[in-house]
Amino acid sequence: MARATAKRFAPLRLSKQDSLSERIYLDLRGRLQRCEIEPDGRLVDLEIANSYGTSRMPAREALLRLANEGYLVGTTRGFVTPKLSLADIRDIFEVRKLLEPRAAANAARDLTDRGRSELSRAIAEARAAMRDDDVDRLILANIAFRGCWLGALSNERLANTLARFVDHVQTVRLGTLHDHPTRTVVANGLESLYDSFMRRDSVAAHDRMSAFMTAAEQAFFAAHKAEIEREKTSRAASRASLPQTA
Amino acid sequence: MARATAKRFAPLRLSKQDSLSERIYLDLRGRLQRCEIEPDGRLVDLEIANSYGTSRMPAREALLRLANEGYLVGTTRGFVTPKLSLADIRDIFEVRKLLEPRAAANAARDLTDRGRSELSRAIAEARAAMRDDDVDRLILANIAFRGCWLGALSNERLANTLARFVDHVQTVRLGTLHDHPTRTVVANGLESLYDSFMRRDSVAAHDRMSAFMTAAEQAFFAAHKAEIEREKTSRAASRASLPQTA
DNA sequence: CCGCGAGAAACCGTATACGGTATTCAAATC
DNA sequence: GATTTGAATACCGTATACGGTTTCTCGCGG
Repeated sequence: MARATAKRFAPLRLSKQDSLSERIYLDLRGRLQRCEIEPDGRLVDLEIANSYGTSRMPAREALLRLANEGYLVGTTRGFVTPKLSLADIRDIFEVRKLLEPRAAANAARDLTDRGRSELSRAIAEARAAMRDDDVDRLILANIAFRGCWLGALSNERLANTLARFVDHVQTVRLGTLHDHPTRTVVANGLESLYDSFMRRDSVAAHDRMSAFMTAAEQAFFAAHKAEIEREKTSRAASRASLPQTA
Repeated sequence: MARATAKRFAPLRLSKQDSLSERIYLDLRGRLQRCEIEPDGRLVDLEIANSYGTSRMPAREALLRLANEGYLVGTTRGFVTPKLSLADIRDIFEVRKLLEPRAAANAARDLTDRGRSELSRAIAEARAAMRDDDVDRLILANIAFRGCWLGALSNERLANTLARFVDHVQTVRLGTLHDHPTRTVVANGLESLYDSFMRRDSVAAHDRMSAFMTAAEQAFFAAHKAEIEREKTSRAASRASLPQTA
């Protein structure tokens, strides 16, 4: 967007030093992306401000921005992570299925050599994480892989829009990398995409991303179904162990 | 997004009365959508605050939100409308072409009877505006038509994302409804979409929206090309009339 | 006339304070 | 024990003030 700035006035924060609210925003967003925010936790602007050593206003601005972008939901008692329903997830995947195959095809075209070596590092991290069954490491590798190919897109609007949608699903622990079968789906998806990116094969990237979207969505709903079954079993066991009261 | 609110705390502004910053945001966004903001004008938070009779902070929040959503660009001297390059326009249309045909197909499925009668009112307005060559009226009719079918989508994320992209193009005067050939393209597009919506024909809606995207993009670039030619002619004439100086 | 420098003005970003609303907690009542 | 009521508390939204950075204006010198 810096291109669109009027010539007479500098864009805000032309210098390297971002504003406090921008820095808080980026930091909190990163923590949300890495699932470092407790799902039931509340982010209160005064607490955030204290933890960053600032006044309330920049913290509030950052939180409001995250809320406007769908990362958080404002309540009368702080900001919380959104609880996505199945319909929400379906809606998100609907948009991703429209955008992501084309974006992957563009990335196979737009990736530079430097981007490709970053991609190689990220896939190596993902492989190691899978080998070691290290969920946190896989989350980071996945974020890096995705940031790399999305960052290569010449269409920044497409990249930013897509990144947002992907982030929204990732904040849900169930059905994402915290779920074992999903990890396999993702690892396989990364490998096949990596191959097409390295070969600059846009058609393959498109088709493989399409397939990955379908597999990822199905993995999510399978995990949800399994969770429902587990809750039913747990509830039945819990009923059996309740003390008999009048 | 209200569905995603934690049950224990009320969502912010549960009451009908939105916050000041929300109201300023909505009002300014509407004015941007209707091209009521001077393209070279600056929106300064203190002036906005004074015109709405509030303090600076809610005005600032509204402006920041509009900037984060791409409607405005912040500078060291107020907020300005973005000057979109041809590449920007191309990027925007790339995303629209991915989303809008599917969205139109969904709308043909999701529109209610009430939605359809609103659509009828909007198309009647558009027809009258074309007959009277009334640009402002056509802008309003176009906004109403679009708001109607987008508002019908069950996938709000898709609707909101798309609305944003459409808005961004509309703020550019050239190549939009201020351009005569583009008006014809838009009017024809509305008519064909209206037909498929009323018949609940999702396949037709999809295909007609696809065609409309292509026609709209081409109209934009044609208008831009004509503008460049006009500027060349004007510059040549201007050179011929300059007084001869050493 | 043009360029440069200094000072003033215009903004933005942030800090602090205040008030309103929703939630929580404690005490009283049934 | 359960429910209700009122007060206290915890937040959010906004108002006001302050300081830093950028831009503008004016005067001076070449």
